[in-house]
Amino acid sequence: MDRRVRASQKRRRLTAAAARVLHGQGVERTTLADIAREAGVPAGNVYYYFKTKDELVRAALSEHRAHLDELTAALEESADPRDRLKGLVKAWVDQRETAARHGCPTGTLAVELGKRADGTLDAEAGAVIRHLLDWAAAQFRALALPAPDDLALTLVSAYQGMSLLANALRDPTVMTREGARLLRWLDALGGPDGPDGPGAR
Amino acid sequence: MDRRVRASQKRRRLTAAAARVLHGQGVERTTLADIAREAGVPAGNVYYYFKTKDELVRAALSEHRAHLDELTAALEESADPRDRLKGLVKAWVDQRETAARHGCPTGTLAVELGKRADGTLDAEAGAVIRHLLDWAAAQFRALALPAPDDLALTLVSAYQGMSLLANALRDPTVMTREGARLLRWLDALGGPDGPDGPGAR
Amino acid sequence: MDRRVRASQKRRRLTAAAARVLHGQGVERTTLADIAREAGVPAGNVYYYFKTKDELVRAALSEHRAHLDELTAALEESADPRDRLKGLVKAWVDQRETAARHGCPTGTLAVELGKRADGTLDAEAGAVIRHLLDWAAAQFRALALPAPDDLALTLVSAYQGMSLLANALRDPTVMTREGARLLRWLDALGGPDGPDGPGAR
Amino acid sequence: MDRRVRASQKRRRLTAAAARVLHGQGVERTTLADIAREAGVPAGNVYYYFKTKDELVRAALSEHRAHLDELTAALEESADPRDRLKGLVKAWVDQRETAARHGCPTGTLAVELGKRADGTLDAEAGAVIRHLLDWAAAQFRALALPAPDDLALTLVSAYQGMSLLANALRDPTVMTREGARLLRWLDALGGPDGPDGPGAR
DNA sequence: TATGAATGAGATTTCATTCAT
DNA sequence: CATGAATGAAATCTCATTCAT
Repeated sequence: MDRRVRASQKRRRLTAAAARVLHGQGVERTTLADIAREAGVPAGNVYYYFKTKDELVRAALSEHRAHLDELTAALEESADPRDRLKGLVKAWVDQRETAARHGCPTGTLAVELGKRADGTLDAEAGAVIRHLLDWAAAQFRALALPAPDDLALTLVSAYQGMSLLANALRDPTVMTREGARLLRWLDALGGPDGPDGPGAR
Repeated sequence: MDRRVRASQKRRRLTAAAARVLHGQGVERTTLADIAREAGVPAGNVYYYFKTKDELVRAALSEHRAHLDELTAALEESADPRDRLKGLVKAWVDQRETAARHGCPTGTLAVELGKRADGTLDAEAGAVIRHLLDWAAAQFRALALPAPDDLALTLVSAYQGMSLLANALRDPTVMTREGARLLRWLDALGGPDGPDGPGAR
Repeated sequence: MDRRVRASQKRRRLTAAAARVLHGQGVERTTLADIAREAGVPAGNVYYYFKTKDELVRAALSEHRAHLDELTAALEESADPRDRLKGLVKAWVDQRETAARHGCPTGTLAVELGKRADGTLDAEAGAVIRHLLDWAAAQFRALALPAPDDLALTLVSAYQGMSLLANALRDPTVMTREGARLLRWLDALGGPDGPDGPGAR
Repeated sequence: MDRRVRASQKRRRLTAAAARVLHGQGVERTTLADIAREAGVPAGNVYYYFKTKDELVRAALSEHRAHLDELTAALEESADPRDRLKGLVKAWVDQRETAARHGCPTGTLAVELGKRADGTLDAEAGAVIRHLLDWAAAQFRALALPAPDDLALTLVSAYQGMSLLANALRDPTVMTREGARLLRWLDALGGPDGPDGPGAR
């Protein structure tokens, strides 16, 4: 295995480690040494792959976005957009233990980055969330529902809200309860009662 | 005005400054000097009132809880619990600019504190959120709706979700759009279609 | 009770508290607040009785010297100087638990003060020890023993040594064992074997 | 000379500097900057080698113990245990100027560390002293004297006592006088009067 | 590339001492 | 006299980043 390959493996290990540790400990409480240790890379070496700590944060964000892309790609195996959306909700509920411990990786990262004075990285966290919004809107649009963007907003908003509460209350059942409601909502959408959002009526 | 009075004023000034600055910059990026400056107090003096930085965070949390109590007290001037809840949603929407800039004070604090290994303060952030849940549940119960706790969870979860998204996307209209939906939902709740709760159909 | 009396009581309380706390925690690890608390005096008030922390240390030293004077006065009720010296040793052994916990009050104070660059207070600690040396020498002289100053040095040195070891090893039996030896030595002194010091032959 | 070698040299320089400065100024009055300056190392760099100040204290203690081991190793060139013990006493007397200025390095360290509430490091100071006790006891045992542990206690105790007094009185002749007595005592031990040990009779 | 070592800026915290009433 | 409040200097410790090999 030549240098080039080993190097890109190390980069990948560092990226994955950054995603894990930053999710668990938050950006500000994570040191480069933490990430290096988790990746099994000597601390001084990190700078050959990432010039600054912020670049590691960026890499973690792209890792989360990649996970998201994998998930949506898998969901697209279903032909029915409604099934895709329900699959998304089920995937969220499956992650309930992680959510209760650390919240949504992207959402909590967005919160931390939003506190920065210089608005550099927070835009990138927002972009990952917008990516999810866009995907959800596309599904709602495929269902020929009105205001698909608003429906997407409602869905993703509910996800971020339930993740935050599960985390703040350290209670994974928050995910289960809200998840069940979202599934009912998705099933009812476009039915006789009109498309007014979750729990409409 | 004697020493005693001035002193407790200073304590209050510090608490208010802590709440403001911690909301704006986050816990980890805020130094004691930041809070002292905002309060107009010499840095060394802060420790006369708060023995550690964590105590300032605690004070900020209690400040947020006090704000919440003020708000709910004002809402209780309405006799109708439904109006109270709608008033709550309107208050959230009124704060849309702040939410877009910094998110929900308590929610973002909970996210940051949740990243700590030592789980002391995050419980207190969770308690403030639970306080809001309890108040909302009481209103739903007064409306004789079934599963008032779940309804409260849905409502507060929606608030945290829309605040997080408004903040991550730097877009206050998220608050407006989701707020409008929540108002329609509250109006419809317990309506002609039976008391099935949110997401019914 | 008039002000004057109350004031001097407070001064005495502070002095006693200083002696106690400085012995237990050492000079450098003791704050004025510690002493004020122990004395039941408000912190800001201490400065009316002692202008600096060093003056409190000085007061503690004089307290220890006063204790020493009380002890020697009591010992002088014995007519026989040898009994007086043996009484002194017995008093030391009686304090074995304190010695194991905190060492000799004056000795440990002298060690700490000896570390100061400016040789101000260490001389005063030395003076208390010299006072004990002088008293012991007087007893040896009264016994018509040769080189009473050396005998005193041996005795006091043994005391400081056994206190330090009892403290360092956290073992009060050091006091018991060495104390027993010193008693045998005092008994033997001036006997047929000559006055060559403790354990001579 | 490569990095690795220079680094361990620096560590050694820091350890030696810590031993020197802590002996001279005491633990509490010594700052990390003092030690860094003495070692010719930038202050921020100290933490690369020692994570806390306490670790520097620990290193200083091990340095003192190493000195002690060197000394006893040299003494063991004498075949006669009595000569070894007399050599020890002579070494102490040779250090009289240092003792008068700063006391025994290990003894004064033990005193300071004994004042701490948290009893972690003081045990290590005690261990160094116990190490000396053990060595001395082994010599007395080799001389077939009864109660060698008590004899060792007497000897080491005398050393700590005379060091403390020399320091407190700023008088190196204390070491000379007590040292001479100890030499006579060692010579007489186990002599014509029977093996009753120190204080016999 | 790789890596242990180095660095310095900055954060939290402590406390003797002084002030104002 | 009394006292809560105030202050600033200094100490420990952390860490992102850079250096030298």
